[in-house]
Amino acid sequence: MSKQTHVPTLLKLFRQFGYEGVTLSKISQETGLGKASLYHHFPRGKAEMAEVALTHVNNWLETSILEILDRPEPPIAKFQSMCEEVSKFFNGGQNSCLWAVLVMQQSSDDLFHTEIRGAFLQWIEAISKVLVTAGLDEKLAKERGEDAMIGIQGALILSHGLRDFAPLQRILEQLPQKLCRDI
Amino acid sequence: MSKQTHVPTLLKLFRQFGYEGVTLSKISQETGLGKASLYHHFPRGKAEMAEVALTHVNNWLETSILEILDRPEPPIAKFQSMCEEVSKFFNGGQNSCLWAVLVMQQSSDDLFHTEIRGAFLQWIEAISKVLVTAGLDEKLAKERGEDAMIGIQGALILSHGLRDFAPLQRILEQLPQKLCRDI
DNA sequence: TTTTTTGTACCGTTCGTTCGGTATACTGAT
DNA sequence: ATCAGTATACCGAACGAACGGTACAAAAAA
Repeated sequence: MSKQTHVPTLLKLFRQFGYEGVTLSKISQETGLGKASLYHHFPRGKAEMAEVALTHVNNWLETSILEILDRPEPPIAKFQSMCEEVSKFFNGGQNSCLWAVLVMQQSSDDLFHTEIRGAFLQWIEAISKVLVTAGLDEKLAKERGEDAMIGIQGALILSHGLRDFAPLQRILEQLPQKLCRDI
Repeated sequence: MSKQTHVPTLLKLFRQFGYEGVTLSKISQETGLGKASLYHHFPRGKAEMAEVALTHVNNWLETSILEILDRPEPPIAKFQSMCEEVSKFFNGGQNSCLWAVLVMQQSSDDLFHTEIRGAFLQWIEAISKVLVTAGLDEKLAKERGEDAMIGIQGALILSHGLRDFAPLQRILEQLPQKLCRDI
């Protein structure tokens, strides 16, 4: 079994239970690997396992989202594809966001925060760039990039809180139009 | 020392570290009470301490937010007061939201989820009611109530992620106008 | 054979929790 | 005023269980 094989399992666990909530027993059980095997693949232990999960998400951002936003298509089409990809990634709202989960807890790890901050900034910048290219004012474009992040993150939390995924779906449906208004 | 004395400390701890991240040692240290004393005030242990913190937040919602939204003032004034109260409660973005923290982790406790769901619904309903009274369509009003929740929650996460509280402040400044548009 | 992967047993630490008990203050009966 | 009785607040010490992590040799794969 390759190391990469178990990354989705790690991601699932960490975003479901948070860093402190995940135990090696759960990981062992969920992956089917003994502790020794886990430490063979991830010598630095639990922290490394979380880092790998986080890196996996950041890779998804770069290879899926940023790639979409860089396509030679009209802005509205890019944003629609982006929202579809987001909906797929979060399983329609059933999955929570690893960034949000890790960012919420002040568990001393600055490594997480640096990576997460970078990811947010990258995503915002990519959206902003699309809008600026389409003729929008720079400051307004950045605000709309932030609004997109806020909408997605907020809708994920509200959907979880209400146990009803309609809010996320509505936000994702409305987002492309909202981003492109006045251009 | 009364039981109520330590509720703010509990709230601070649980929203900073999450349920699993809080240890009785931390609570003992932060409250100045020995572990055994904690069990005098909260016989059901850690779970009860978290419940008390959650109840405290829900009381804040009812006595501060819902009270504001029930005042005999124009909608825009109510929403402005509400946003000021929210900003104060979250210390300009430095505090995170206990609802979000607890809702993120699927830690089996349905008691939390029921209370949190109720709180979200109450808040949304209160905003919606203000807008309907002002003449807005019922469905649209409910959507705007949801949008308010989404904006606040999302901005809290983004602000934490970026380590920059400007997004929350901007959202709170724009929210009253956004809620009242077209009425 | 050599290298990679795993099972088993174990380490020290910390977890949430409980036990037994002390100190103080307020009660009501004497 | 005195004194047993009760209630409240608190704490040191310890519990079993689970934590994250390690040592090492057997097993599997190359």
